[in-house]
Amino acid sequence: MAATLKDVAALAGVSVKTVSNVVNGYAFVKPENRRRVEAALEATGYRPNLSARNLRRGKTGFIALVLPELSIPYFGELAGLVITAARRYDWNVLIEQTQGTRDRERTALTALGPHMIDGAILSPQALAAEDFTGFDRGIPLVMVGEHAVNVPIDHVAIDNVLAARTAVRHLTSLGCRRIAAIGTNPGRGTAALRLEGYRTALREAGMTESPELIVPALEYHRQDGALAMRHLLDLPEPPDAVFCFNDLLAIGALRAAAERGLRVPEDVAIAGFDDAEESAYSIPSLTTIAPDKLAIARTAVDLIHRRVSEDDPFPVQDVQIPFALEIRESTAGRLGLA
Amino acid sequence: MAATLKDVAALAGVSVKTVSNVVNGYAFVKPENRRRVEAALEATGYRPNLSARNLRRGKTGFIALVLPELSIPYFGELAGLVITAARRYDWNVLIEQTQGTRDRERTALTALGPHMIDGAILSPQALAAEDFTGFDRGIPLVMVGEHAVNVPIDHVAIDNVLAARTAVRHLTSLGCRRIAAIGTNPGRGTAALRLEGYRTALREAGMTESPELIVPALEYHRQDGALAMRHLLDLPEPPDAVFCFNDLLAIGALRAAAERGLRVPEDVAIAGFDDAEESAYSIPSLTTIAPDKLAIARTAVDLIHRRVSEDDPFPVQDVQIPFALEIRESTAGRLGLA
DNA sequence: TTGAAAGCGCTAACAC
DNA sequence: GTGTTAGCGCTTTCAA
Repeated sequence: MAATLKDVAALAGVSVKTVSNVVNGYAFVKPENRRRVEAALEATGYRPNLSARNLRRGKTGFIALVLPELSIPYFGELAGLVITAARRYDWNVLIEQTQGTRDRERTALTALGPHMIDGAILSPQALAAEDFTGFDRGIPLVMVGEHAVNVPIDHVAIDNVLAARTAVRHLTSLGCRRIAAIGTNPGRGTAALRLEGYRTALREAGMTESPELIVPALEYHRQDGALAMRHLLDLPEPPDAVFCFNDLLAIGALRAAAERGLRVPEDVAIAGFDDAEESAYSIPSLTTIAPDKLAIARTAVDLIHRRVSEDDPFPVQDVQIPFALEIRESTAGRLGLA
Repeated sequence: MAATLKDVAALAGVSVKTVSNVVNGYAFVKPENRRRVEAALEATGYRPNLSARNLRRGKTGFIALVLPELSIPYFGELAGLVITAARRYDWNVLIEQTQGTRDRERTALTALGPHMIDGAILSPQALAAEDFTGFDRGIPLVMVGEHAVNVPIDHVAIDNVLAARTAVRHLTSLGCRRIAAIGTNPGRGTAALRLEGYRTALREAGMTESPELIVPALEYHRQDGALAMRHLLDLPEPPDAVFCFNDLLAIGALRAAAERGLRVPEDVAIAGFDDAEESAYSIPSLTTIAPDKLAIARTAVDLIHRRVSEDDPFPVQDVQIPFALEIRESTAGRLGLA
């Protein structure tokens, strides 16, 4: 069986307190004792029992990461970064998948509590402000991406309006005159923000908005993008550019364009949002908004850590993370010159 | 503060034992008491403290999933399925990323122990048999994919030789005469198996192997595939088909072919392995070996559960999971007919 | 600087 | 059926 503190103490001929002090890096231990404890630690291969430690400390050593689905590239990438960031604080990350349904998001919020986790990072998709009201988990929460407005919860995200505006301005600057948008969705706050950015960019270019060019997407998967794009291409006057609210939609759009024998970007330019790794390798490669995902992950984890460890609470944070417009073949390049 | 069993017991006017019985679904509780306990449970919003429960039970309620990187689509997809499968047993999944380095895989193996997890699912990349010798974790381990031979550890995977052979036979049946392979790698057992399948299929088609058509890949990322493919296309006599040892390599190969202005599959057919979701949407879509990932995840989790819960140990298992050859545009189809 | 001992919340053996 | 209680392994007062 695994060695306990007691075993180590017996072997080293000291009390458990001394062993505990050594294990926890307490400075004032007689060198002689320290040596012996370390030897005993080594000999027994001691590992602290986390359940016991956490029970005693009143902490769990875990944070939760609540997201729609790990198989979605953006979330897979983000999860990997969060896990790495959490290791700085010796936290383990519990991943909860909600498929983006409000019901499961609410459940995750309720079921997870102080008894299981020290804090949670939430990437909600459908959660509304009501779901938070009168709701005290007793543990810090930070929302990433989507932002439930009017709820005093820490939030980390890029400036969605500006990012969308930047992407669409890129399209207008290329000379595109009929720019569509794919991805509006009543349930998603970011969809509204991206739409706003799209509209602003059109206005700035002196273009008027055509309602038929704004296409909703229920989910943000590749097939939804393909579907929406086919719809756009069936229009009497199809678009010469499409701004998709995420990369998966854009990948689907790329495919729909190819099916119709259209060249991208010559016949229709396509831009995405998220900078999934696959977007650099699609054919053509995809112009996209690249959020600093590493910064998102680190900031979210750090924020939880500050809330957990600081005694005097600080104001609710709304942190803006930088992003970049990644220009690739689907709008401006030519295959092979990437 | 969160309510404890004691609080609930006091409120219900019964002992903690009775409350514990109700919480744990013990059948023989007087209906009257059960009702009162349930009311008290509801009123206090009681949630069991897992640290305490696990400490007492000598279990942790966690299993580890050790894999190279969540941002690799195959692993992101697998992780999602494992998490879902683990919920059947009320297990939470701890994900450990190793970047596929032997060092970090070994560390994960050593650092994780009975004090933290009840079992582990391992998707090793570089681990050698030596790393396991004389190594008793005291917790069940199951390897997924790669198999360290000569180590008595449960293993779940598809028949790699047969799968590779099936893919390459598909290429020979299409009339390809000069079939390359991308992905050999001395550190990976599956690479050797897939190479063996490749060779068998060539032999069965009466073709002789050309050493210059077998290209190694250090990593299995998109860029490694592109690199290897460029190398192949620079050959005096380039291949008319390429079998890549995973989909990411194939995606990279697709791109390298496009850069040279080659048509796929007309000029060169390309097949992959893994059936990453993006492979159905690449242009052209990718013919690939599709392992039953859901079965892999479920089988691995079930196996750990059996080892944890059964008292009399059963023999080491080597479970074969079914796979399918997914024929798409990159070998046989034409864009738009998918 | 170190030891003894209490107790975190829970389960289960034992008594009734 | 239900109550009492010992301890799971750890941290942390409190004394020494």
